[in-house]
Amino acid sequence: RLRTWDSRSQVHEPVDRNFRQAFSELDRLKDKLAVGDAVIEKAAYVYRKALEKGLVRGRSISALVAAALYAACRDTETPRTLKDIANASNIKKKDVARCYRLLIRELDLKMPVVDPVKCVARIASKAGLSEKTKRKALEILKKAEEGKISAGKDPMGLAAAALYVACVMNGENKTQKDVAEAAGVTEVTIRNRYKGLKTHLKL
Amino acid sequence: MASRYIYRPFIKGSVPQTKPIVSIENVVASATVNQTVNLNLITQIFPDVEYHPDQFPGLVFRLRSPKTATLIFSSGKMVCTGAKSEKMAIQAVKNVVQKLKKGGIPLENEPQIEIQNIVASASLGGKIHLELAARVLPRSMYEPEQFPGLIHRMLDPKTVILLFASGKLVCTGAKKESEVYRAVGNLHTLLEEKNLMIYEG
DNA sequence: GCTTTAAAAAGTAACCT
DNA sequence: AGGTTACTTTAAAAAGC
Repeated sequence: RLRTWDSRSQVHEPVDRNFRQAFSELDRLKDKLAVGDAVIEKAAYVYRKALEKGLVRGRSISALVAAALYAACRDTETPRTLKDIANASNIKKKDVARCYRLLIRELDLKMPVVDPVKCVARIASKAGLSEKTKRKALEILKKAEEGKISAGKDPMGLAAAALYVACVMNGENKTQKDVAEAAGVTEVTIRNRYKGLKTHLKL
Repeated sequence: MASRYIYRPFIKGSVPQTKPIVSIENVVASATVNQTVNLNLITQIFPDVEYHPDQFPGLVFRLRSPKTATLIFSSGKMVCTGAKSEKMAIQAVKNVVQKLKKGGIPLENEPQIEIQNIVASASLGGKIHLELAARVLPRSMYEPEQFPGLIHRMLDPKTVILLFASGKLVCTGAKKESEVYRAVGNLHTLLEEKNLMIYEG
């Protein structure tokens, strides 16, 4: 009887405390990242699964909460980058990424690949680009994706390059630096993706 | 002409068109001389070794041929990395033990050696549709924002393969060279069967 | 979990001319 | 712009924090 009581107080109760702490952290991140309730609910679901599988033992609760939130964003196609989650949670991007891959592996989660098309709107609004340029970038991305030049490339870099090319075509005065800064990639990456687009689309 | 008509059209897409080219890039072996070793004494006799016990308990003993780096621990256990084949890894450990003996380190036993991991690179005959592969290959992950290759965990032989859009790959986790060839062959066949390879030119 | 070793793949990044 | 170097990912062992 004492044994049964022990197993409840020392195992189940701390699990509840762990989840309460995780959920309050999720609430904090919810405001910082401005994500909806549905995303938070999914993140909480993923975190609970991780807890049940014992993936939290020996690991940082904060890092796993951040990773669960990133997984929820990916699953719902909510455009939040690893950098966004890392900055909001004060956890190294490398650690969030490592925990995210652990969740995918251990919980057998299947995530859709990040779509460059979804990156366009975010970059465009941050850089203050026109609707026409955004449309043109989407056309460019469409052709690029079908031409298989996107495999293995960072979706943000692809979207940034497409937007830069669209700016040039529409005569919108934005430098590579402006677009690179808004996308969180370097000018060198935009240049490299641009080379591929130029060759493939014979621009 | 009849035989050609029968074979070629049906072989396409169902049987590997080319044979993968495999290169063993790194072999990791562990060993033990079954006795303790005085690492400070080795440092005195071999000035080129690296030993920073506050940073890492192992002493780094580099060989120019076979080009390897062997970590030596005071327990007499070692880890040899950098060899290009199982044989070379074994030879490297024996060379290290021989050098220690000639340098005056009292070693009584021959080293017991075990291959722990083999890293290989390979090239399949064509490009890969990674995004599709990520969806149809079990135990695979493709995160282009984090790494350009698709990470696939094969069950038999138990290995991990990093597959790139170019059709080149890295296979790691095997303990025998034969497992590397089997893993690459398995993956090549799987990619062919699921039409995930793109042969051009 | 971290520390150290080696090596490949392809992409991105940082720093210098 | 370009070139270099360096870091991301994978596996595995060693002894100890």
